[in-house]
Amino acid sequence: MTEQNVAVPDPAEDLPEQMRVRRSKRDRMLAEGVSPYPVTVPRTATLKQVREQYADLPMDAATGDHVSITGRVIFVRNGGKLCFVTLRDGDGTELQAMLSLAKVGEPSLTDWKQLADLGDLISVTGEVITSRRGELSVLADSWAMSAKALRPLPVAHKPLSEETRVRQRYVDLIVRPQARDTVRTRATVVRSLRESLFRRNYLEVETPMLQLLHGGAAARPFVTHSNALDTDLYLRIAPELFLKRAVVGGIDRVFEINRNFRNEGMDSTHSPEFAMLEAYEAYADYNVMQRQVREWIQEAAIAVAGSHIVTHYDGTELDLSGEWTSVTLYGSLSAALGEEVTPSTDIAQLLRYAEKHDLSVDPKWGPGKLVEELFEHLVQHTLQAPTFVRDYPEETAPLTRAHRETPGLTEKWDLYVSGFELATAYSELVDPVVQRERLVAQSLLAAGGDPEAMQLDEDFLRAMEYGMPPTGGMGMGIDRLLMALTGLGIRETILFPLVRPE
RNA sequence: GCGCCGCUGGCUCAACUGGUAGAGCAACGGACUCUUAAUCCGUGGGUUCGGGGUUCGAAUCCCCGGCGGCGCACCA
Repeated sequence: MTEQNVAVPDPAEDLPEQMRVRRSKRDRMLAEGVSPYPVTVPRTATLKQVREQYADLPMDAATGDHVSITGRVIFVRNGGKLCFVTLRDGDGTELQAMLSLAKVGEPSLTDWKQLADLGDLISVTGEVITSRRGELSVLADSWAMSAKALRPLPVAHKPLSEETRVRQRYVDLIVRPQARDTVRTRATVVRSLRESLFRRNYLEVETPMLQLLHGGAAARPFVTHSNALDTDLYLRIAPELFLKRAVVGGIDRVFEINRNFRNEGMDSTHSPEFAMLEAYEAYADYNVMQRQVREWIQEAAIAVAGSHIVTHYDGTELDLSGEWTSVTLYGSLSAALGEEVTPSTDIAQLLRYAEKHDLSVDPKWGPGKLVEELFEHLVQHTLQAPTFVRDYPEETAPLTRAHRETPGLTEKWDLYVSGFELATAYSELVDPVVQRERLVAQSLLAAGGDPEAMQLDEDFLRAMEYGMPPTGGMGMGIDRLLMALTGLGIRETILFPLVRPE
C-alpha cells in the first residue's frame, strides 16, 4: 500500500482514444444537466410504422404529421446547417432523420454535432417529410439522447471477423442483418415444432437436467456437485430415460424440447450444449415416427420458407418435399462397397473392407460398430437429400427393440440431410428383462473404463417392469434442423455459443 | 487430445530476403441547408496476443504459453 505504483488506476486512463472521447461526451452531458441514459424518451411510432404509413409519399413532400421515433444511429452525414442521420430499429427497419438549423436551433444542432456518435440510441421528434431526393425522413423539431454508446461500432461495410461475431453476438446483431434473421428463424422453427406436436396431441414436459445417473445415449457427461445431497450429479446427455418413465405412467404422447450437454469435441456440427426434441408415442413404432418426423420437418420448412424447398444463405436450394428416400444401413453400405454385407458378415471380412478403404479401426469394435463406421466413412457424406437409413445392428443400439424380421438387427433409423445426422428414431425396447441384459452389458463396459457407456439405472428398469406399451421414440437436434434449413454452421444457429474465456 | 495456418490502431487489412509500422473506414479540428459507403482541408491515435531468445537492429527468425480457424480423433 505504501508503494507509489499501487495507486488504483483511473479506469478511463488506459482506454483507447475513441472510448475516452465518448466518455467525455457523456461527462459533458451530465455536466450540462442532461442525462445520457434517460428513463424515457419521446416515442410515438416505430420506424416500421412510419415506413408503412408513408410508403407512397412523393419527392419533396411535407405531411404536417409529427411523430417521435427512436433508433440506433448507424450512419451520419453532417453539414453546416443541415444534418442527416440514418436510424435503425431492432427489426432492421431503417429511417432517415434530418436536423436543420432552422428547425432545431443553434444550440441543439451544435449539441448534435458534438455529442452524438455512430452507435448511439436517440429519439427524434418532428414532421414526416420526404427529402428533395425522395428519401422518407423525419425533419426534427428536437432530438434527445436515449442511450449514449461508449464503444465505437465496427466499420459497417466490412464483415466482422468470425471470432468477434461469436464472442460479441450483441455487436453482430447490431451490424449484421443475417444474425438477426437467424434468431427469428430459430424461434419460428421451435414454435413450428411445438405446434406440430400439439396438433397431434403430444404433451410437452420437462425432465431433469441434473441427474444422478447419465443415460439414454452414448456420450461423455459433464459432472457437477450437489452440496445438499453431497453427491456428484451429471448434466443430462439425453432425456430419454425420463420420457420413457412418463410413457410407463400413461403419458402416451409426450415430448420435450430442451438442452442436452455432452462433454465432447466442438466443431462445425457439435456444440457442448445443444437443443434437442425427443418425442415418444405409445402404440407407435419407428415407421410411424418416420412419417411424423418428415411431416414435422416439412411443416417447419413451410413456417420459415413458405415451401418444402428451402434456400440456404449461400443460395443453394434443399428440396425437402415428397416422401424422402429410405434405405437400409446394410443395403447402402453394400452398394457403396460393391460387396454384399449382412448382419452375418464376419468381422475378418469387415476388417478387410476397412483396410481397403483406409478406415482406421479400434480393436475394441465389434462387427456392428465396424459396419456403422464403414457407413459413416463411405456413405454418410453422400446423403445430401433427406434420407432415412434403417435397421441398425443390435450391438450399437442398447435401447432399441429387436427387428421384427431380421435377427441381429434393431428397428432404428437415422435421418441424414446435407451429409449430417439430423434425427433418429426407434421402436423402443420395452422388455424389462432384455433391457436389463443390455444395460448390464453397458455397465460392464463402464466398469471396463469406457466412460461413454451407460450406467445401470435401476429405477428406470423398475419403471419398465411395471409394463411399458410398445412405443415409437425419436430425437432430433434443433440446432441441426436449423443448419439443414439455413445452411449455417452450428455456432451461427446458437445465439450465444460457448467460447473459450478471453 | 493431435497436426497445419493465423493473431498488427476502435473495425477490416497492408508492410519483399530482418532495416524508421501504413491504408480505408471510424475519431478529433475546420468548411458545407438535400445527404444517403456524402464531399473538401487539416490532425491525432500502436506494448504488432503475452513471455523469453538470436541479432548492431525483430511485426518479420527461434522457443514457451494464450486465443482463433481448418483438418483428424470422439460424438449428434
